[in-house]
Amino acid sequence: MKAASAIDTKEQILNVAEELFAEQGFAGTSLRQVIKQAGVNLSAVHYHFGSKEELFRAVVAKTAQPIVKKSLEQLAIVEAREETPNVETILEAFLTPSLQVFIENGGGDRSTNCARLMGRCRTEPDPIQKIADDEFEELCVAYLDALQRVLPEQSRNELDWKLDLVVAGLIRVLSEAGKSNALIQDNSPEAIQVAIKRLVNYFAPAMRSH
Amino acid sequence: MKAASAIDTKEQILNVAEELFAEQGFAGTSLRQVIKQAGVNLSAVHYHFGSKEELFRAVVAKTAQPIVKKSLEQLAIVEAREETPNVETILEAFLTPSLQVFIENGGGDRSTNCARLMGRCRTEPDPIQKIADDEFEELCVAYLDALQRVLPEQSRNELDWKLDLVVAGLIRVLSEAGKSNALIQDNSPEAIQVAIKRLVNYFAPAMRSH
DNA sequence: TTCATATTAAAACGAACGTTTGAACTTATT
DNA sequence: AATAAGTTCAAACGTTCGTTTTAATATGAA
Repeated sequence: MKAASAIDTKEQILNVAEELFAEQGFAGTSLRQVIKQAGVNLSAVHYHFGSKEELFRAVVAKTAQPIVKKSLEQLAIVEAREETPNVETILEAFLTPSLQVFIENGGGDRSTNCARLMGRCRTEPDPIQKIADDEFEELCVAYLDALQRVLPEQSRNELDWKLDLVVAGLIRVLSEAGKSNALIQDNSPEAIQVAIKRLVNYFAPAMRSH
Repeated sequence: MKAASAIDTKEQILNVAEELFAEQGFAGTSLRQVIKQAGVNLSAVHYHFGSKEELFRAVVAKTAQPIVKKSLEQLAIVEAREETPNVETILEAFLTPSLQVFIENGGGDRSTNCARLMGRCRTEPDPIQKIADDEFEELCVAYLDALQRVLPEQSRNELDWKLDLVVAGLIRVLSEAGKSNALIQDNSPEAIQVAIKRLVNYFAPAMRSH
């Protein structure tokens, strides 16, 4: 009973909403902006998603889940390969999927929006903030566990805020990509590899610090 | 011809606006929220500031300027004391004023709001973002110059995004202050001193990385 | 075809938005 | 006391907001 155009409508809304929420935030984006740019009817939003907040939740889930999935897979691969990987290896596993997605999205606005959206979630008031926190909680716990094994002399509390600053840096680097003096200037695979290396070298000694 | 209550009204608006803009962002905060919490008339906002955007500009200036001023003074002191200070010394000078202000504001919501407001400015769309960028540009240039002298083997571009990540980390640490697992748990001078030391130790090797 | 279901469409809802207006009130100076 | 400037106030402006309603259209199963 599902028309093909219904899928298109729903996906169109999701794509446009991702872009506008990232650029203007939750409160700064109106549903009328979304439906105008998506070329659909206003009622379609409530029909497919129920409310503005649930649309936002769907956008965050759509954006976060691929990254969370890949990051957990990367960690599993690393931990299967080596008994006790070092900090650099774990950080590389943590950062790579996000930058991979950056390339897959073409490196333009579509790519930076993904990061800007996450950055926004971390500053927006509840209940918006909690939406993203929930999506990433499993990921953070898994990597904190891994880091705990590599850096047993550090408390969980310490590792927690330190990894939080890695996330802040990652989001910032991706959000600023393309701007002058940014770490990422273009989306070539080579440039991304260099960026990963630089970020690993930046944050690995930071994670080890006391 | 200036009544005492006029000053109170203007300051009241500024204080409440700082709090609400920090918590809810520019678009998410209405002038009616502000005047209600400030206990003043709606027209007072336009009488004293002209528009919502100019009120935001005034709030950012009021928040940023003391920190910028102190940070530049700290850098001058450090550079007068030593011919070539090390990275740790420069970072300490960079971080200390922000954390000092944190104590001065009492360490509660009033303190975290200051940082949250800056964090918001960095994700908000133009022209909001540019308002804060302009306030901090002189500060960033001065510290980049200082870092350039200490780390001459690194390009300006490199130092630029690395210091940008320090700022992102500083804002994040202050924004999260008080939460469980945050670096800053209370606003005692001792706790702040420890936090500065931890942050310096975290970011100094990161700044030196390749 | 017929019927029920899924989807789209247009119009309207009340509420809240930033801003403007013009009168009332306060204050300092004559 | 009179005057003028500074400041506050209540009310209204037109617009936009998220959401709801009701009807029309398209689609798949019988």
